[in-house]
Amino acid sequence: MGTTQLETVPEPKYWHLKTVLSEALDSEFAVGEILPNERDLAARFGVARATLRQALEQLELEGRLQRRRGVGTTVAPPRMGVAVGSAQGTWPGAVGDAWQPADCGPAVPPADVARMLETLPEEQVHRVRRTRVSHGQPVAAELLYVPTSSVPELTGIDAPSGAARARAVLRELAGLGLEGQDRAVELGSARADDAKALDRLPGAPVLVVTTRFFAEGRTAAVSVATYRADTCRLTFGDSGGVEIHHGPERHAS
Amino acid sequence: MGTTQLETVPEPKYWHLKTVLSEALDSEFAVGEILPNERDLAARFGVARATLRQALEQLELEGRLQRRRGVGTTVAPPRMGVAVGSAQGTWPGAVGDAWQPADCGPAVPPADVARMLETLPEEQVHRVRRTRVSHGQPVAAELLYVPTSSVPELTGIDAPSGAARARAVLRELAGLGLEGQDRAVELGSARADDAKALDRLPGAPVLVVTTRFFAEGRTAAVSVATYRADTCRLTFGDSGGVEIHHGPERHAS
DNA sequence: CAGTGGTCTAGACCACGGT
DNA sequence: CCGTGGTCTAGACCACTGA
Repeated sequence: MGTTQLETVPEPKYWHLKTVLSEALDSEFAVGEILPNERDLAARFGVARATLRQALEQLELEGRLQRRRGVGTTVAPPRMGVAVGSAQGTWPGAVGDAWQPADCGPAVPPADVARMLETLPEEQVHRVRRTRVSHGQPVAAELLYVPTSSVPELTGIDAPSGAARARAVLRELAGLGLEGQDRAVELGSARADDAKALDRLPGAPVLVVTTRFFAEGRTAAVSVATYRADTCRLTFGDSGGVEIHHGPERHAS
Repeated sequence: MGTTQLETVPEPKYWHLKTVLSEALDSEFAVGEILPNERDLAARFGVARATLRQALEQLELEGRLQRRRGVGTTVAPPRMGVAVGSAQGTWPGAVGDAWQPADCGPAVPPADVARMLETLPEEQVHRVRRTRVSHGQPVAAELLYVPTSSVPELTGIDAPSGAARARAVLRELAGLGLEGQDRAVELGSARADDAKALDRLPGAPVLVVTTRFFAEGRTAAVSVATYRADTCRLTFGDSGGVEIHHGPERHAS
């Protein structure tokens, strides 16, 4: 008998399904359109719902879909480019930096941040909370850790709380001469509080951008910013700030 | 002290499980140590294997675990920092840039790359494949697209194949005056070929770094590099190249 | 070969958003 | 209230690794 056409196709069902759906999204759906619900889709493709969900998860990870509990699954717009490294460094809070200070209070930084700041393990620092909105959507939440030694003028004053205090810390910081900065990007998952700020479920994939600010020969502040990985493409303009339009194509399938 | 008591605690099991495991990893396990298998772990925690796996997946995404089919689950070392933006830009292939040219041949670039290169939709360009190894492990696979117009000297010559040809293209490129570059980072999932090069399964999370190289007033080349998201922390040294040691702590839970 | 993680199924119930 | 996606279960089989 003829051997069957398919010589060894141990391609997982969910993988094949993802490809099929991806092509359908390109050709048959418009941005914002809602897909059939998961139960219907699974039945239509003859697979269990869990398998269908595995494919949808991948597509959501790649920024092609957006799923919201109680609502449905919609076709996501192309990722928005968010500038994160404006040429030479500037202090956070510089004019027009797209961040909105939300809060500020004392806190003990995580151990890795404390190491960068060279503070003692249990030492408190100022922690400024900020959020970033782009195209009407929250895209990032930031925790900025500022040792009290970096903003000495603030130590004794009566402390306005909330956003006012946050602005005061940023203003103090801007007085220092910024000597350089250092950035790292890695994959993480949203903590419960970040998730809420980003309008996502806890555990959602995020791009964590850690920035060290150097002044007076030491690390004057550390920023840990978590960006929604599904909707954001981080841009680092090492040259003139050329704006690029990306199409719906994907870099990795 | 406050009222922050449980107003409702429908915390998912897998989320709680992840927290418990995460703490256990910090205190009771050494890097490289193998965990009990999934069936045992699930039984020990009194959950279904699928639920246990959901927790493990998160931990793997955060770079705390490494799972290999047929082998087992091991405790991963802290993510390694890989430099991806060495101060001022240099052409790919500059001395000591940690990349190893593997192959080169003609190819039609994806539509978004073609747009950046301003080539015609079906126009062929040189495609150089390179891989990057760090600490004895493959960490990234790159596709570098170079329009024929950027390396005119190469058009007529007899073409050595493979790595030799790749090196020839890079050498030609280095002759141009680099005017700047532009970088973007986003989350993706590994294509089948990238997955093989990175020793991962297809669909594994990757950080996709797209770099545009400008010369002679236009985009002379585009690089699309996919880094293993589980093992890598991308560093962008905007200031002097200070080396940072990160501990096992995580930025996002 | 035995043991591991990877895939898949067919159900069930829950939390949430809108009506 | 209903319909949605999110969580969870208890199985089954497959693909791969290493002894």
